[in-house]
Amino acid sequence: MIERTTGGLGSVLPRRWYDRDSVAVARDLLGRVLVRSPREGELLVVRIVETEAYRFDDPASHSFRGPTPRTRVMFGPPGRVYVYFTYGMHFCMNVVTGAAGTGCAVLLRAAEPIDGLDEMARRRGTDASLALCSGPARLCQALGVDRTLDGTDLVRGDELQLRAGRSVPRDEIVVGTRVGIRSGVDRSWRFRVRESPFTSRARGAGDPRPRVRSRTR
DNA sequence: CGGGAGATCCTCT
DNA sequence: GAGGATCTCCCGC
Repeated sequence: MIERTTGGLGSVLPRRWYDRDSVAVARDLLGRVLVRSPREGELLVVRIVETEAYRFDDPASHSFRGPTPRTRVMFGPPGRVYVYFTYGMHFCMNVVTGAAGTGCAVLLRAAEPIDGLDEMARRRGTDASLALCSGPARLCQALGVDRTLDGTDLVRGDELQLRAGRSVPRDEIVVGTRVGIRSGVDRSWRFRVRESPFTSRARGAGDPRPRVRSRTR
């Protein structure tokens, strides 16, 4: 159970904050703070620096063809986490947005590690801070997020919290197309903090990031 | 530093 | 049975 009084990170964002279009929430998620306690006495804190919006009327979205067992949470109420498993080994996490039943969510693609870096490094198998959370699957691995957290409520915040942090002004946000999809490539629903070196390496998108070599210890 | 392949298994058709 | 909202290693230049 995470304390309700984690200081300096702002308050826990309320349910209504999530009850908006996923594109608006994706933009607003930048600069917000994710707090995770994978076990007693362990606190992991990151600042979100890259997101992508997905919608029901969007061929790239898992919700495009209607609800399935996997996407059940995506069609539930806003403010919960939709976690999916992919490529046989990776987890990725989304924040569910909009009214229940609409199937909209925001993929968390990258974050800046703030606290608990040693634990994140251990989970990731690398010491390089730039490589800890700079990708959707990396972020989940660093925070110890897997499918057992699918459906977790960010507002109640027992295992995972989203706190206000400090929102990022529009002129510090770079908008672009989404990564790793075959359809819906025309929609510019990817958002990242311009000055942050902690964003993901967007393959083939002309978006060079600092190269980080993972080093296991 | 960039490109490509392999890993690995769940999900839906 | 095919392919995936990815990552890492290894190769070549």
